[in-house]
Amino acid sequence: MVAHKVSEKTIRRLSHYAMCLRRARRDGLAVITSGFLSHRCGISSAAVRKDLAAYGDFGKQGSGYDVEVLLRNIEEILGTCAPPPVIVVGVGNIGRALLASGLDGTGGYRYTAAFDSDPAMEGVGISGITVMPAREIASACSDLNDTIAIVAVSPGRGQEAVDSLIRAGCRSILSFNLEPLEIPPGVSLRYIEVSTELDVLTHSMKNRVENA
Amino acid sequence: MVAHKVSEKTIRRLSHYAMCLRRARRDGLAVITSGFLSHRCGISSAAVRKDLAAYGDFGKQGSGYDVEVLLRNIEEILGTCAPPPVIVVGVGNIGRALLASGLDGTGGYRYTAAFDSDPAMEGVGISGITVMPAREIASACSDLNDTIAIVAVSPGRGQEAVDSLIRAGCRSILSFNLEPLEIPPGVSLRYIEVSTELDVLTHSMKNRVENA
DNA sequence: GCGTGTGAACCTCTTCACAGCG
DNA sequence: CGCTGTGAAGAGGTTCACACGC
Repeated sequence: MVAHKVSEKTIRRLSHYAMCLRRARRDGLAVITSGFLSHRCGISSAAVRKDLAAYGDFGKQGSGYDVEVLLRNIEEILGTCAPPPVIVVGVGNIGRALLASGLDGTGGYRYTAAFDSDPAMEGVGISGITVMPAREIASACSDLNDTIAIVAVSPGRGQEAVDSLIRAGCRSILSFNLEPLEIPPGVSLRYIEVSTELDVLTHSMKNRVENA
Repeated sequence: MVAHKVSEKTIRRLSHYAMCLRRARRDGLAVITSGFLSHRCGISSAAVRKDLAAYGDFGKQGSGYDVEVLLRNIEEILGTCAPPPVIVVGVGNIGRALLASGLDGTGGYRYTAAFDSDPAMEGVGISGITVMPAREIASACSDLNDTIAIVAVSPGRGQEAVDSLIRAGCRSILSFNLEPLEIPPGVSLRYIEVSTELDVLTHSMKNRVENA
């Protein structure tokens, strides 16, 4: 296994392959082909082979990929063989729903703590997690450096939440807040933007006559 | 305004520009530059100008773009000047949270109905929306063809939810379910995949030494 | 024969650099 | 002088086509 330069697009696809492989394993398949994976993930089979070959020769010509071996290798590449803990910052509607839904079927992630700046939320339990005051983030988490924080605070409060997370040593953030957030180099930040997805859908809806 | 072929990436960015412009308008700005937009959206100013120039000459050289005019034009391009109604299918943790959070600050979208196949949910009210039985989707929505459906049903139930939506005439779907879904041509489908975002964050966390 | 691995062609998107206009 | 609009150059990603191994 070599540590190549690889694009985020590829990483994203590897994540999808991993999902398909887990499902294939559940279904009792021992071997899988690039064609099967490509169909399930909605991309070309050549792309699948390129993605996988970039990290080593995992496949057997004529038959395909061993499900177990390939999954283990992909998890090794992604680092999800030892998934980092996930904390939730902001226990409003979305934060509560995330905690309550859990992270089953996602390759082993687990929520380990939840925080909110509202004193009224303090001590509330959701799916076995007890909400703690936001100011205790640094002291309550053993290794924020290796923790993913999901931010879902009130509108307009995103930046201060992110700032305090970063001060506490957190380097990986997934924001459900709409606001664009500023982060220093070395920190990874991703957004879940329902409203942008709606805009994309609206656009293709209004332009459907020409497209399809 | 010309209807060019334009990539989804551009549409996605236009959505971000629209957000920035609404905020700029709220802040009382009348004019905005590509440099300002680019900084806020985290991309190069040349890209901003390319995106905008693809649809017409909205800018004034030497000063920038009129906030009001540009926003109106972008909303015209996206079709969000008349945002389609949004329905929620599946009123579990996520569905409830979406309904309860509302769609304020997203450019005018509104939830108009919610459905669930669980009889126990029938009649429950969330933020002014009363949950209806899933089988009534077709009869309860006046124009599903111009409606966006957010699917957030139980794991494994995504495909049947999508199938019945499509049978009922729906053409735009945003899925919070993890499963890969099959759709016929002419239907737009997008995913919100928290687990893939976590994988991407995990990967960059584990490979941080080499990257930054 | 079947499916992988891979160089080459192809295509798309981004960045650069600058002309042109207010 | 500042900022837009834009051709040209560059980078990155995808598809194609085929050789190789099972």
